[in-house]
Amino acid sequence: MNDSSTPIDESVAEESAVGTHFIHTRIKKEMAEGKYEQVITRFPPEPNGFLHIGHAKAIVVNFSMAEAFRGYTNLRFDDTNPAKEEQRYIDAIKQDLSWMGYEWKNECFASDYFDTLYEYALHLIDHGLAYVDSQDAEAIREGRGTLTEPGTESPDRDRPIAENKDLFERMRAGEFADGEYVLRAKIDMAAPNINLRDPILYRIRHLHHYRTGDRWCIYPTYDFAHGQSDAIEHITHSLCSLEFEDHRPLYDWFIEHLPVPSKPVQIEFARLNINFTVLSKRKLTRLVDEGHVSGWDDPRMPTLAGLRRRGFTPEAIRSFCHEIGVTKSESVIPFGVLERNLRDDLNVHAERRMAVLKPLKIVLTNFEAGVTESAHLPNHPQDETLGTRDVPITRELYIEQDDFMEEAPKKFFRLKPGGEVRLRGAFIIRCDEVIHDETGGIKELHCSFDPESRSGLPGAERKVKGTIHWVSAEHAVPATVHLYDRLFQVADPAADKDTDFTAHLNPDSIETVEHAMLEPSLKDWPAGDPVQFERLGYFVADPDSRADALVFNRSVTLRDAWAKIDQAQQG
RNA sequence: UGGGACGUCGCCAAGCUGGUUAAGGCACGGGGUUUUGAUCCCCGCAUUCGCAGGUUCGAGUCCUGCCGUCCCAGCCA
Repeated sequence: MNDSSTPIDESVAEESAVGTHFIHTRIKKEMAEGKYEQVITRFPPEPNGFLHIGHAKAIVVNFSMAEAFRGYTNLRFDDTNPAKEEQRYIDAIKQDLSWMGYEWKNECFASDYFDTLYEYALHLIDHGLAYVDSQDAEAIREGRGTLTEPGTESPDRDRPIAENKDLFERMRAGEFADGEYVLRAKIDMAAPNINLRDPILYRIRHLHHYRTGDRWCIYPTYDFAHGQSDAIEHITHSLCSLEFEDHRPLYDWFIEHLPVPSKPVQIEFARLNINFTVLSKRKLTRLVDEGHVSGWDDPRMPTLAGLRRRGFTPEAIRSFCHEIGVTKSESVIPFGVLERNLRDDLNVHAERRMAVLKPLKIVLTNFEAGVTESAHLPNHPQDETLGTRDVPITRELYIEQDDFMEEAPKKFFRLKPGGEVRLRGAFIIRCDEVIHDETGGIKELHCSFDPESRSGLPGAERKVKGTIHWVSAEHAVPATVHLYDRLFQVADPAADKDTDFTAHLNPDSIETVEHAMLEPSLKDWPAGDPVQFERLGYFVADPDSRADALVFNRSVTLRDAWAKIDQAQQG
């Protein structure tokens, strides 16, 4: 729709990346009622780790809603806890967000609002709605009560306003040690919602903040900072995950009692869960810190950096987020759904090449030695605009070990003694002789090719059951290939509270193939560009790959009907 | 046993203020095309909406009760 100069919400909204869901429906209604002129959202990560696929969902939801209703999205770092936050995470988060293809309007920091937040705290104190508590952490915890019992009021709860103010100012001035005092909202210690039992607003932390340096030794809690930060930025809709539902009454209380410039509305949706992996920053941090993976960008990690190195595309991640929808019911998405979205994207865009992971040498006995012919292959079977290439053929070739069986089952369509198979893009060969080594293993195969069956000739029409990939032994370039499997061997690694999730790590989550043989055109394949190794899957050159030491990562396998049959037959 | 929320096909998920045969995707099964056992294309796939009652001419949609699952007792976010 580009025939209109004014992007009317309705038409744009229908094309939103997330389609329609309850949040979209609700905002659309509000827009129709004229409640808002535009929708302003924000993506508010804490810079204490890398973004993962779960964040991707939040990113897509927030950005797509603003986009659908002619607004914009801010990127705001909720950096209220200097003990955990670092600049390097900010850099990584921004990089991931850009990679995903999103542009944020303003780059904000909760720490930018520390002065205002401090004023807000003073405002609460002045109105008798906050007090300085001298109880220690344990006493405060005990006083909070339990889920079924009301809490008890702090002895400091009725401290005079002037005294609260004095104490709070001295907290800020650095007169007290960590934990000596805390600022609390005065709400209701008997509230059934525990968040309303005089929540803590400020705590003393004599810590250097990566942005505000040593200017502060008191820091607002997330609960006190988040909603007000949204209000300061004039966020219209604070879209967040379900666990903050209980906090909404508290955020609303702050907004109601503070002179904030706007009143954001919070809407919660279910966060993403994927099986056979973990999606909590705490757990992902442990995987990194304890060395279970090579880093935040290990291709087995569900982080955006990991997925990127694995060969995922932003398009695949976005279509995945689109597919899973946005609701309030918690769901677990099979890992395979993520993989299929990648396949669907790569199938259309990735060029095809041939590569042999586990080489088996074959000798074409009727092919003249020392001669190099070439096969002309399309780079994509459905998209001819991607061009063609020539692949050298010689007397000695490598084929995949898995493509030959000495004693093959009836449904095995590939090469077997006396059997025929087509070499993709070349011709049909017959296996005449199996050469064994001293230990009885298969050393090489002697085959003969049918000259009449060369691709392009009428004889090529002859049907044979299978087509396999191959590479010229003389021209092949060696490479290291990483094959990845799921990081955990159980669907829900965190299910059992008594067993640490790391106990479920899959010991075979990475298989390194050292001597794969690639067709020559792969020699200078750019890192990050996807490629399909025909019949094997989609691969991507690792950032560490060098011309003299190629490294490819398998992003995802191809769908494999044979594997299913094979598995079923073997029981 | 306090509060908040959720429960529609194996996995997701539409289903607005109750109204003909409960969308769609994935998975799965069957068939076709195919020099990737890939892709692609057809066809099939919930008399039933956690359960039990009730209201109604009519309920997945309203009411009542029950069951199940998740979140909350950080000076984390």
